[in-house]
Amino acid sequence: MRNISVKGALAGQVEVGSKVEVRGWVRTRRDSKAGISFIHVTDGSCQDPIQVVAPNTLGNYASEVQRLSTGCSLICRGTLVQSQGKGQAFEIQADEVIAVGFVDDPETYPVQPKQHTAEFLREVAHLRPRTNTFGAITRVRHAAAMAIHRFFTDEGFVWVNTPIITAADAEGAGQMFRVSTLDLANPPRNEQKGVDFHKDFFGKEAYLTVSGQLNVEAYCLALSKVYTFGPTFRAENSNTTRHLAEFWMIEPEIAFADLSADADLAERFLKAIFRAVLAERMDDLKFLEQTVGKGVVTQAGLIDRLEKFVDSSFERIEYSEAIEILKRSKKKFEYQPEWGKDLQTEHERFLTEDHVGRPVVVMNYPEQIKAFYMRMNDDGKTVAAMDVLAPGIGEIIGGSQREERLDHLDARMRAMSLVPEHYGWYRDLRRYGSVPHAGFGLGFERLIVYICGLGNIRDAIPYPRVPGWAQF
RNA sequence: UCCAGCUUAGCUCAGUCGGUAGAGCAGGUGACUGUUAAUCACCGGGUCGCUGGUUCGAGUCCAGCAGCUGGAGCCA
Repeated sequence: MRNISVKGALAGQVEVGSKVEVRGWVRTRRDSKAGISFIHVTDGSCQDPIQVVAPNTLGNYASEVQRLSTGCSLICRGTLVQSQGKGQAFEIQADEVIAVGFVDDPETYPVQPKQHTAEFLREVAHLRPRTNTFGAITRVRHAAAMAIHRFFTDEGFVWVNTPIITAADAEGAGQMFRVSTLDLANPPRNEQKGVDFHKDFFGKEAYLTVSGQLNVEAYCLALSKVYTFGPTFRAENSNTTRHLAEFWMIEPEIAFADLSADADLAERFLKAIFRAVLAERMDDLKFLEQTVGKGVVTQAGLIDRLEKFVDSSFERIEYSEAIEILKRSKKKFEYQPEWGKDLQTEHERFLTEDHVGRPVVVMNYPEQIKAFYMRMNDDGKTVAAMDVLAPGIGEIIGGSQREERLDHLDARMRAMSLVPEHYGWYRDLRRYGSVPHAGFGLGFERLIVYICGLGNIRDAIPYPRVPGWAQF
């Protein structure tokens, strides 16, 4: 008797005629008056279930087997045989079916063998992994995460775990979640009647990180090629299909590199991830593609899109050029494109979907709309920033070459009303062996949305956290 | 945060001109069948989001509130 995964059995890795045991959950059960029941069992190891054929000669046939409904857990022991029916190559002829856990009230068990809406499934986030769709998304997410680590490892990068709790103002922007152990109702006060954070756990104000970039730059200027991959938090009141309050971000940083090298890295990176997912999870991608509609998947033709992506080179255009293209286009925009203003979502979508039809890297943005750490270009008006835009989603990656010259960095900070003295250790990096370096940030869930063709980022992460929602 | 829409059975939805609610799926029972989200018949299942208003009468019209969704902004 050998315990096997459904994946192993269906892939033909188990010898026909051998005694096996599978453990999992009932997807559907059908009874036949020929004296057998067909039970589709899934254990999450792959998209397809295995069919267990349970004869009515089993001792618990009437008492338990016929009570099995969608969602019940069970252990099946029997012989792996070639299927007599159509639709599957192998099945298990059961000698024993052990009902491990029944479903309390089958009528109200939320996961029915039908297509549910994404909204309903979010309300049962603890049960939605049992659906085909969320099983597929979860496996794709894993494959993508592993592909990311593998890509960086193969390219000689080192994974750096930057802190989740930080006292820095980070990028000055991004609303942050406060971390405190003070009594909210009765906090200690200082002489100005303000809250005395010297008495707080860290002796100062602390927050959840909005980016690991500043910290990882320090490791970049020692280990040359580094990246972060970890949880990130934004307390912005964003209610969209593209924002989460808690998400996972990937931030590579490369030394002795300029913006062009950064864009090269972004292109190799995205293609490598997509290639890996196409190679490893085609079964799940195919399933997701079939479910396009009112459910979780809303974007059609996702496999084709990924295959085109890995085969096409990225178009590169200057920000100034992008503005000219938008102005020349006959398309009516809600917001008029104008040099010095950031590109709107509608502009980004036009560039990548209508104008080019492929991924686009927009480079060198006006300095006033970008962060303080981005490198000032020789024209004195733009900084070495880039955004990677992809059809169907818009901005997927944002990156830049960092300002490695201390005097320029200080000038940029002051121009943005930041106090250089507050960034002592960050400025040190420019004082001690500074080198040109660059990097980018990628929201992991946005990548999953793109790969899986999802309509909402809340379905790309197991337990989404958004304004007004932190259930489960 | 702003704008718009939605809220009816366990789920997905219909509900006409204001007259006390229907379907499919799911569930139960039975029939049938090496079945494939099986098929067929029958049965059970409702605080129409909440509060108030108009009206003889409100799922339906009006107002407020709540929740959710979509778009925008912010961004990854």
